[in-house]
Amino acid sequence: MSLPQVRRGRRSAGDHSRKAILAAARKLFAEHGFEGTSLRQVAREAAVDPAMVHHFFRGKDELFAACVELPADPSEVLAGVESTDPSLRAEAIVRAVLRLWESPAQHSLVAFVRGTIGSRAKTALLREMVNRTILSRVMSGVPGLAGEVRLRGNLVAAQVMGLMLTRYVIRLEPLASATQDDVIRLVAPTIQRYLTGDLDSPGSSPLGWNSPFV
Amino acid sequence: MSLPQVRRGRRSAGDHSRKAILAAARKLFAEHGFEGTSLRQVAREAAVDPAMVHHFFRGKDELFAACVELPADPSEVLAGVESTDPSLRAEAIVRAVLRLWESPAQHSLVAFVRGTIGSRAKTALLREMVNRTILSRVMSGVPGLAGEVRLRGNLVAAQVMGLMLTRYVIRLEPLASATQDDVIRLVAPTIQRYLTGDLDSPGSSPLGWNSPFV
DNA sequence: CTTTTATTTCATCAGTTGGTGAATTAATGG
DNA sequence: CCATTAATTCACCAACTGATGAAATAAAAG
Repeated sequence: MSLPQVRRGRRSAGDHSRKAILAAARKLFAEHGFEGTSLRQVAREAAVDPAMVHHFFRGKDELFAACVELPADPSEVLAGVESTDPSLRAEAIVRAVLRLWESPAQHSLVAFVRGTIGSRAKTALLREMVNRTILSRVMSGVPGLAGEVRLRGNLVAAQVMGLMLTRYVIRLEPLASATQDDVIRLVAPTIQRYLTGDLDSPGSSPLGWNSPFV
Repeated sequence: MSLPQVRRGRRSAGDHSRKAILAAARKLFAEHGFEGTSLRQVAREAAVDPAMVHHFFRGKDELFAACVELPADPSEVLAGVESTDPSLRAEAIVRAVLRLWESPAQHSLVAFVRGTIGSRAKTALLREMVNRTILSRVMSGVPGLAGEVRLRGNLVAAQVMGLMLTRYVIRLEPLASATQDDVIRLVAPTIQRYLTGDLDSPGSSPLGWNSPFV
């Protein structure tokens, strides 16, 4: 009874090509977005036959998905965040974001942002992903009504995404070259206010938690 | 001596087609980004011959530029902002941003964001535009060293762009459906801190204004 | 009416796109 | 050694890409 799972025949004389394709695809998707990148460009960049791309990935969409699979899964990246008390969580969030974006995953992440914002359909996926995968963790344990917490999560997302966009994609200077500590010191207070702070800070009237979404 | 500027011959039996092309292009660019939109799709959507697109606009780039020409020029949009005292400017900024993005220009702006973030080359243009056209005005009269003011401007841009992205492009709820007044109340304090506030709010040490950019 | 000019259409270009299927090459397991 | 299986290559497809130039059409100016 030999193991049926044992693969026979030619084995990876290299997943070299597969890796080369992925690397090339990440680079090109990051530079030119999803639609702006062709499979043939990818193949050329990877020094590989165009049909290889179809061999390893069924098509352009699957290739993009493979490129974009967050190299570190959210639960891992956000592990330290979830276990931090909400009243001190902002710094942990910014720290996690900076660590992630200054890891080797940066290429993939820029690719993801470009490819994802470029199309309406993909933006919808991003919205789902942000809500279910990210914000649910980031906002876990934050006190408040469900609708209020959702809004707070949106505001956190707005500040974090704005930071990622300006620092890593658009690369505004001097923000793009600021140290991680500076970024934390500058942005964390904002996020902490969005997380648990008084949202009516300048002494205004209470927020209207009567919107259709609250 | 007839006026040489007088145009003779067939006059606009309609710039109808031109307008239709622009409207279609804005819609498609907004939905699918620059590379994801073809001239033929635009022509089809506008119910017009593909060659018309080339007749009115030299090519795809010029069409995109025409679509994206900010319908209200920045100096107009930001007029009230520039003339507001920096210590009270945040609300004026958010108000201007909301007014602009909830005007008929919204389509063009989403198109601009999608088309612009999708490609590295276009992102560089966006960076220049933000710096020269927007931030120079938004930050005019803000006291501080040049490098510090630049960083403050970057932070303002990060928060504003994050807001635009989440509210108008990704459409996170409930932020996307919040009233303008709510948005102002929520976000303006952040921007005011970035503009003129104490950036080391939680009593930390002074910022390192010794980076290569300061 | 005639000329001028702008709008519109058509046919067509060369190049690229994503994708397919068969054939070739080379490891590996039995 | 042989069968299996993966990696790789090649030739090819229909469709679409951005773009061009000539011709048809119609409106306005003289």
